[in-house]
Amino acid sequence: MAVTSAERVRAAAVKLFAAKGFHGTGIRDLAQEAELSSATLYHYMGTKEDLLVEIMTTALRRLLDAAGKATAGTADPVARLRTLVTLHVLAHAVQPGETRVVDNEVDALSASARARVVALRDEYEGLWARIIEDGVAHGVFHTDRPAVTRLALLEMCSGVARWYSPHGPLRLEELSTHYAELTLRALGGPAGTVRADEARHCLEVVAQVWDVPVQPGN
Amino acid sequence: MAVTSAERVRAAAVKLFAAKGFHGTGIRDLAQEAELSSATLYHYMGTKEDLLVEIMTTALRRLLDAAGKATAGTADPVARLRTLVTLHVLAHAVQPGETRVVDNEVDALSASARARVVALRDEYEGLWARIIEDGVAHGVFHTDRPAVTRLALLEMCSGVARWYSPHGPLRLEELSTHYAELTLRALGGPAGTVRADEARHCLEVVAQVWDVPVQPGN
Amino acid sequence: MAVTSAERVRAAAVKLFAAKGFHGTGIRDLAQEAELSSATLYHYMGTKEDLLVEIMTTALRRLLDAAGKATAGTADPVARLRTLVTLHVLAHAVQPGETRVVDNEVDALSASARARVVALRDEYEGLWARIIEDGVAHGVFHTDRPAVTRLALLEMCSGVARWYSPHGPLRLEELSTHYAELTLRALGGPAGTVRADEARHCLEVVAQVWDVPVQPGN
Amino acid sequence: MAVTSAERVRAAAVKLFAAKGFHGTGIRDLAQEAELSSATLYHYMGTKEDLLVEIMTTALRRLLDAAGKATAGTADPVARLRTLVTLHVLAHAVQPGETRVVDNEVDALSASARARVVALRDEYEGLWARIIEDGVAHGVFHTDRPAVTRLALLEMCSGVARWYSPHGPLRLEELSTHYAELTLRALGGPAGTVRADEARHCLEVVAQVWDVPVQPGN
DNA sequence: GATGAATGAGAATTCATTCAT
DNA sequence: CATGAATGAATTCTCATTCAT
Repeated sequence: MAVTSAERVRAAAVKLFAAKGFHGTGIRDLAQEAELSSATLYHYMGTKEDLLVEIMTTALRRLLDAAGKATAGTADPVARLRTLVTLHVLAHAVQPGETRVVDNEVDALSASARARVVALRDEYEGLWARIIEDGVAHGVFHTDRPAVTRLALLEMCSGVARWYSPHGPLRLEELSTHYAELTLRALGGPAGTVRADEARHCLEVVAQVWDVPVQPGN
Repeated sequence: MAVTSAERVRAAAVKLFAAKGFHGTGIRDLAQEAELSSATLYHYMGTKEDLLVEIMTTALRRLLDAAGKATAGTADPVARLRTLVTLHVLAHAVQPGETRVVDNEVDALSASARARVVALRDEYEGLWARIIEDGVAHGVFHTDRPAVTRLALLEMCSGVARWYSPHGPLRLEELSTHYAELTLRALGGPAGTVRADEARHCLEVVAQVWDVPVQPGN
Repeated sequence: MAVTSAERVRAAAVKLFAAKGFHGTGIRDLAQEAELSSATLYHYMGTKEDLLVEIMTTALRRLLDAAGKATAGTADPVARLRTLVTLHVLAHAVQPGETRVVDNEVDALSASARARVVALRDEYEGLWARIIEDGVAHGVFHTDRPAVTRLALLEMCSGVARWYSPHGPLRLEELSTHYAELTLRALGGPAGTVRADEARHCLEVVAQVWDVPVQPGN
Repeated sequence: MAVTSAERVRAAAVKLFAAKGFHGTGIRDLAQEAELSSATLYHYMGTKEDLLVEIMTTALRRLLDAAGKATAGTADPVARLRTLVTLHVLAHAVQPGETRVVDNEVDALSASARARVVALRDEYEGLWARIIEDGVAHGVFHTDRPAVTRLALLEMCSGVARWYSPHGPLRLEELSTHYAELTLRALGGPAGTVRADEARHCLEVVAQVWDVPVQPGN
């Protein structure tokens, strides 16, 4: 139950890298946030960049893992996309720190680390690409530029991490439902088919993969 | 016609702030990129932050200016939104440096500068808000969360600056047309109404406001 | 018979101080070399400097001890010098670590420790001085600057620790015999008188004082 | 005539690296010795290691240069060796800082820098090797281990930098003459042939190559 | 006897910025 | 207009050492 120092270091890094950027965050800032001396920090991390890499790869692996779990057993492209969007939005809403770091700090990585991170990101985006192409092939999505559409929708959904607050009036289920609806419309898919239980299912997956309690009412 | 040193400094800052972030860019990087000594830089700028503020406010003022010029004389909410999206996408495609800096470096600003920049950004987003609400009021757009939808669409359209390349196969008109279509669909508006001449008109406005030559074929 | 942790610490220090210098060797390097945690090191040593002082004083005491043992019972200055050189060269060849530390790291000592170490070194060099002066007085050595000659010969003989390898083609007896011959020549002494049994005798002394097995064939 | 900051940095480094070793000398020590701030130091150097490399390579190039100049025009192996020893000893006596750094800090270099420095050192030692072998071939030197003898003599002569002081009673010419005599004796060469004008000639070469005034009486 | 955790001090190096020339 | 020289403050990271367990 106790929060270990290692966890505090990681949490501090996620928070500050998300808020001020990798280069905008100093070792002293991390130490202060983690309530450790800056020398002690180095018991729990390699370099500052190692910490960034760990955060990014973990976040992307979780996203991949969660996406796999959430869509498992669903074949219908429409349902699969709804699930993917829902999961993506919920992950970004519940874990805005991690996801913002992934989305914004790729440029801060050294070449070799960037290659590894980008490979993971490409793998994740591949899930989107396949489902969209599937839907187009099945005639349920309509877009003459699937790749452009995919990028547009991904940016749209990731943006949630920049503004959503659990303390605002919008509940997580409403949020994710809304984005699923927007996405289906943009793809010319069957709108109005979004179902609340999909949000709940994805929320459970998020809670499990990120090991975070998710309040039922939220 | 010759490029002045002051312009070189600004161009260097836009390029590097966009590529590596404000905190990731050093004065010496700027000097090297501008082909000046770091001391000479200070003939053409105040502090590093002043340079950032100038870039951001200029970019936002241009966006506001261009949006005003492009939508002038149009009353129909659907046409106005199409124009706004088209302009936004074209600006982000043609000036990805400026726009990425605006979108990503707000956190690097000091409190007072941030307030000024955010005010400008809010003013710009207000244009979107008003048009969307207008369209909803007129029954041409359908969304039960106009504010959320606005944020989603803005993120989607701004994302263009992260990936679009004029050297790729996608021409600027196709790009902006595609995004206009996506936006109208997402809003439940009358899809299929996007017209090519709107793209051309917005492109002219962009060329004029940013004082940039835009190749007709692109 | 098992190697104790204390011995491993000392051996690690000798090896690393010799190879990388006192200031170039970190506590963590020592710990790794000794296969102990850095905290555990401190069960077997005082400060890092204490360790250095211990190594240096032990090495010098052994050299003094060995020199005394090897020359005991010999009165002839020529034979005494041959023995001293032989012993010195063998000690530096067999224990290059210790001797390099003594020769190179005096500057790393604090003032008080340096005084103690230098006193021991002076005592040892006094042995050389007395024998050389003795030989000059007896008319068997010829040099008009005995002190300079002594320094020159000491440096020459100590240099062995910098390059001799037991894995090379040169056997210990050949090595020490060669240096004894060089020394006698430089002193204008009776060359060609070096005898192999002196080398064997000194080798036994070295083996005993340093408690090291010395392969007979080497 | 004025001493530039760059020269002060170099002189400080030579002095402190020689006195306390590379790892024992901090950037702050250098700054204090050079009477500059530690940040200003970096106007005149790359890294601390770059400074070390520059000192070592310059010193070795000068030694090579001086050896070439001093022995030019002399064919007799005995005279050539006398000259080489004289030059070596004088260089070590007049420039003890540089030469001690070269002799003691090779281990502080990174692998690639070490390779370059060692190559220069090997080139210089090659001069000694060739002359000794020459003399042996001509029957004027007698040693059955020329390589070992060369190492022994080099160490002997380099040792001068560790103890010689121009403020002591020993004049430079006496010093170098003495070492030349020792060397010839050790090699079984024609002793008693050392001439004072060789010392003066070498002193001039040293004064020229190192651009240092050498007091005639010293 | 052994060690993970912890740290204040210090390491080398870079920072944005100023100023005399 | 331009810049080499200069620097105090800050950077990331390592140091030798201690101590509770």
